Amino acid sequence: MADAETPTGALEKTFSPGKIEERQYARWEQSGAFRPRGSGEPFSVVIPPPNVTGSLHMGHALNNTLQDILVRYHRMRGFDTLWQPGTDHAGIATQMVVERQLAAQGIGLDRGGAAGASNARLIGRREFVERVWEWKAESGGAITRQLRRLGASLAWERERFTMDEGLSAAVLKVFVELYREGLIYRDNRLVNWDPKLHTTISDLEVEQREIKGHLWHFRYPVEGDPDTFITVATTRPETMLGDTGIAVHPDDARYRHLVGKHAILPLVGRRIPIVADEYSDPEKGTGAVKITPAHDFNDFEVGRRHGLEAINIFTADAYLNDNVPAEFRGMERFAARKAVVAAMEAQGLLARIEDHVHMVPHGDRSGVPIEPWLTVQWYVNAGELAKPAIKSVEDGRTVFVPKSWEKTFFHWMRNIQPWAISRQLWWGHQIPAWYGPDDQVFVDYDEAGARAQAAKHYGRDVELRRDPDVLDTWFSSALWPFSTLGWPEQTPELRKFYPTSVLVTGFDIIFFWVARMMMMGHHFMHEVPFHSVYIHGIVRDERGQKMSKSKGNVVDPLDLIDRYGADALRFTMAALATPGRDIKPSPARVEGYRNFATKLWNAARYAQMNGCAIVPGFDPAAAKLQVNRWILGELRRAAAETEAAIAEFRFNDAANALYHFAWGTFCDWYLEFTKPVLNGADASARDETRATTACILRDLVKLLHPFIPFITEEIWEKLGLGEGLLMTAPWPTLPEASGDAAAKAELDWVVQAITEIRALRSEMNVPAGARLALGYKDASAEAAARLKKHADIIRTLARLEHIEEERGAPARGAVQIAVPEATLVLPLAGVIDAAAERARLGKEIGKLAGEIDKMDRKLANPGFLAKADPEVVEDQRERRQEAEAARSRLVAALERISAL
RNA sequence: GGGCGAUUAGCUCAGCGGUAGAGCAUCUCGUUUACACCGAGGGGGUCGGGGGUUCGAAUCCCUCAUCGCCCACCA
Repeated sequence: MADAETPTGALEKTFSPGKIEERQYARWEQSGAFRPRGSGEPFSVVIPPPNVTGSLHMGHALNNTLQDILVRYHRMRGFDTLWQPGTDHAGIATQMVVERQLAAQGIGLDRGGAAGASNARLIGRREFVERVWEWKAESGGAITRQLRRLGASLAWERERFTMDEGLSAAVLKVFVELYREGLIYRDNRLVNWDPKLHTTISDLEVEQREIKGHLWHFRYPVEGDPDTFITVATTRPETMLGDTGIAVHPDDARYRHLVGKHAILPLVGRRIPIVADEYSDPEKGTGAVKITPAHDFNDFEVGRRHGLEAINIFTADAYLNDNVPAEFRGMERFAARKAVVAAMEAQGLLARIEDHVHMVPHGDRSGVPIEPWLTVQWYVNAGELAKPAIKSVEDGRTVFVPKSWEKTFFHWMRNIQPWAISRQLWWGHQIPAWYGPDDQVFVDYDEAGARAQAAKHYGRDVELRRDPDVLDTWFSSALWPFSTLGWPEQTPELRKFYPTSVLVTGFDIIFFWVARMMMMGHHFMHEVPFHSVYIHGIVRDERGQKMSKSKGNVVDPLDLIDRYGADALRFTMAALATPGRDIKPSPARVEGYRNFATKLWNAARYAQMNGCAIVPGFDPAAAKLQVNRWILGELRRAAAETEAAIAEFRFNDAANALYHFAWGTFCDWYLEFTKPVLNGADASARDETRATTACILRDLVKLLHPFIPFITEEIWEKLGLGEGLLMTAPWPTLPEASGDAAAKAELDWVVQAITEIRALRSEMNVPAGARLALGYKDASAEAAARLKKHADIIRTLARLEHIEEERGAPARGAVQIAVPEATLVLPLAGVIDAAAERARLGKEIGKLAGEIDKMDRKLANPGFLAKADPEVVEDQRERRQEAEAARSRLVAALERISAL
């Protein structure tokens, strides 16, 4: 077991993520490395604040992994990096949770509604809010602990909460200022009312659900003519009790004669006018539509145009109120529906009932149908605030990635409606508005200010009532990029880190959050809140379903971390984060990347066991051995690909480039190539290889660190690959070295030769342990030189006894393989028979002939020669030549065999 | 009703104008002192259908089909 106290030490035989993660995270946090370093270009990211009482789900795991990759990458590149942490008070969500807990204890909220009246004990606002703070204290640390387990390198000392003192001050200032500018105002209009939660919700919190309902046709008698009826169709019979008109289309000949007359509203007896309005669609229903201005958004507009009365018939619980006939009062809305239909039928006024599928608005939190309800609420003039936000995206000052989201953003922003911000809840920022006896409103920073205003207004001191409502949670989140940096104080952090560099989030909150941050950022900071917005996909389950508790298909990221380690989960997230696509992580995938971590671990162990260590002053670019120069070139290519990919948020490409380099190139080839060297007699070659291996490993863990920080930090530490922490080590700079191309050409050829020999051994079922000689014919001088130079490597990896130049005819039973510039000959007498070999060669030749034929046709095409890129044509010619050379060597080989 | 995206190997997905790829699964072989959470090799796809543009199309355009998501006031 390794000694945790010593900076370097032997890596343990098996890689166990759990222990490493805890220890390394503590080292990072204690070192202060999460803080901005204080110098360099700023790079800043604000976390999308999770609900303070929430717990980590897969969406968080994805979102925060990607942010951490960007943050760690930039930190290593020398940026003054801040990742701002914090949590959100999540008004409705949190209030619901605590209400439910209280209900379980028989405690209800004294909010004046009918619901919950059965509770034994009712508590008031102050006590409830205290309970919520208690709940926050109890559960509030969970999410931040879980983010630590993921490895998130957030500047924890700067953690903020949307309800903390500073952020509350920011909210207050924004509200008061917008009010004074006329951009926040009160209005009496229809709102989306949630009868279960007893609060207004914004348009965005409403979701349309498809409901199989009915279309009821009611006959309304026309006044003054007992035999004439006008038939209306409705999906909501109960609202007829609030009807104050009937609308028909002005061009609808069926009803033209009735326009201007009145109908008598059945069950109620009210005289209601029949009006002509474009809203009415002759194709729908009966072409005559009943108008209920107080309970339907369209009807409200129609009513306004024709001066129709808006009669509210519902209580806050959506029970019928006293504005309806006595027999219906106090009925719940769905009971009322049945009662109304029954009463209409009894009077012979129910014409018919059709099945009807339609969309019904539901509260996204409560899940109950919302009720359009006429009340006075606070609004933000979003249309005005949206203008500079739209412009900044048009100008490219804020860029969406992928760019296609800009279209969605524009569409919504250009059609934006006033934002209803007041909520009839207790948990949240209480609106700083006070009312006088005559309901005159006074908005100010505190009650004293409001009283002063009132005194001036009334000419005397008056008692004021404070507005009981709180603000929409998204109101405070909208300020997040500057409020967390200290605004309204002009802090050094605010000056340095605003605008932030990039916002990383899912598309589901573009409207809720991103758009509103842009509005507020422009208005109060006069600058975009972030330069780019990276929109990632949503995490779905393996069948492509959105994860949700109700579906029971939730995968717990903490469970995956327990099983496979945080690094494996992170790498999975990165590897699957293809821009613009949703993510469906499977445990098999996570397991695969756990295996990758293990592979890296073992490679490091191997290096350690072989005495590979950093040699001060050693420059791998000056290495003499071609393998060492080659691996450096491969590393350089992988690094360049990684950097390019991260710059464009192609996390998947970055992860894959590193995966393939680390496993497919470094482990599978380089470490195997160098085994003969490390076991060989040439001391200087050995030393050079050890030093090179250490350098490659050092740079590799640097490149991988943003993705898999824990294991790389552990390897860095245990192998003593550098000073201090890896997380603050400088990103590798790998300049191009001369001779790179030559090394690549040479080693690529060796790889190909070995691969061919291995394939042949496997196909021919050459028994294990059979020692073979390799001869080569027709080899060009270059190929012959390579075979000689890399004889050790080729012998070892292809499991050969020796290599020599074949001069005479191949021995009976020899097998011949064409590689570029040479024909390799393996004596397999007694192992395979000549007939089988002839067949194999014939097949190979046939395959090549097919390819050559295809290329010939292409090269004979005048259009291709004239119009294709000359490089492409040249490339095609070269490939044809190679194939031709290989074919003729195989034909020769076949002849040699046949001659035996 | 608008808008967006998807359809590529058994599965999950890359590739998005110039030789069809990866991981997993599958099959064969392998006790070579880093690693069986491994190594070597193999099989498997007319890139949803149909048109078009192009010397050349999985890749661009049109169209159809199927699936998914977002927005929308359809009585």
